Amino acid sequence: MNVMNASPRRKELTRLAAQLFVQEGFDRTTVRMLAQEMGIKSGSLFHHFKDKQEILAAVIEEGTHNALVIARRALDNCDEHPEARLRAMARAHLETLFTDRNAHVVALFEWRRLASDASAHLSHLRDAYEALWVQVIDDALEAGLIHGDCFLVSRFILGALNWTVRWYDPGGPRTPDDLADELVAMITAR
Amino acid sequence: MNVMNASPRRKELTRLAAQLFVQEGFDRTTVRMLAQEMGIKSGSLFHHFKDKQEILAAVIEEGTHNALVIARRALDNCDEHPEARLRAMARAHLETLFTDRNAHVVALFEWRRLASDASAHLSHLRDAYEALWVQVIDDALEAGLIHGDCFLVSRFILGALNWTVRWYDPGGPRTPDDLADELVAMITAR
DNA sequence: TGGATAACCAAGCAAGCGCTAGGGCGAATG
DNA sequence: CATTCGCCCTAGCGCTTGCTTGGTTATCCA
Repeated sequence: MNVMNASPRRKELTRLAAQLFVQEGFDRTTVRMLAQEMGIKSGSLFHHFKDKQEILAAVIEEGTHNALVIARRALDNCDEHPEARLRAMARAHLETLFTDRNAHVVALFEWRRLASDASAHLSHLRDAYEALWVQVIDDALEAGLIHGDCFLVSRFILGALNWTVRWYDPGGPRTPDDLADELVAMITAR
Repeated sequence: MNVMNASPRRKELTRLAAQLFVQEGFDRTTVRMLAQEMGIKSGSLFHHFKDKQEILAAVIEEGTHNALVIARRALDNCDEHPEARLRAMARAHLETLFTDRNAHVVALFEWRRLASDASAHLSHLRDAYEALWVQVIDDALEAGLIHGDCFLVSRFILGALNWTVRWYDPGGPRTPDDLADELVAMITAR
């Protein structure tokens, strides 16, 4: 499954690529910019990655994988109250967006740039992550904590969370956890 | 204020450009693709627009302007109940995203690609649009319809709405109005 | 000690990019 | 009737792009 990030060197390069992709966007990031950031020449890049697409695929796999792992850990480490679990998921989501700020952002905002074969190969990771959300939201609905259609609710919540990337200032007074808590409070207020 | 889209021909070209920008993204859309879609040669494009940046600016101005006009009209045509006004804004927002599906989407998702001078020139339009939202949300907060911080609530709502572009299928069973109503119901449920 | 291997570089190619120069042509205008 | 004007074309320039080729090291293990 995870053939992609074998060597530690490649993993480090993937991390740097993620950073640049967030700053500039995938299309505007040239292989020469990537190489310079990595301290090598542009040709050397293709010793580690078959082409530019594969760099993107590696970053997105990393980002989605991280999000999945962190969300699972968050669910394991919280009690069974539907509201606590909802809050844990929201916090975990923002944690992957802002503390390890890069790979998951790329996964969310540059998914369209994936070639269709890579997209097909990675979609199961994304599906597994979204399945976590669906389950947590289903429980919250059943407990009467929130109201509406599960599919729509999950899309709305993820939309609100993902869009934070566009406006949130990590230097400001609010922490990512504050945001998560406020969102959960907003949709569970009675 | 609106020096940008003078001639009707240019307005039509702007409409076509918006369509391509949504499909492909600004960076991946070449001037040759734009020209072909418009039925002219690539060189002829620069009779209407100074450069590619100006096409983007024209599209974004169009999209933001439309959103502002439609939102104002929606507010004029609904009663004064805070919930009705909230629903009207959400419906108007999705209307500009999905019925005239292009220019506003570009304004939201390609704003970063604007050169700083164009961005500065257009930001007042965006600010005016967001001011409408802030006012409507403030009223809803005061009426006790929703709870939380006005700034955060508006960001969350707009995030949830904007993200629909990524998953909503216009061919499906739900109308954009359905989405808007469900979102409002979700955050006002007691 | 010798051969494989991983990591890199120098040089550059073919294709595509945004954009320009200079001219043609029919409709509107004086 | 002459001139302007809006709209378009042909041709191509200069540059950047992703990527390739062929070769050089340093490291590691048999």
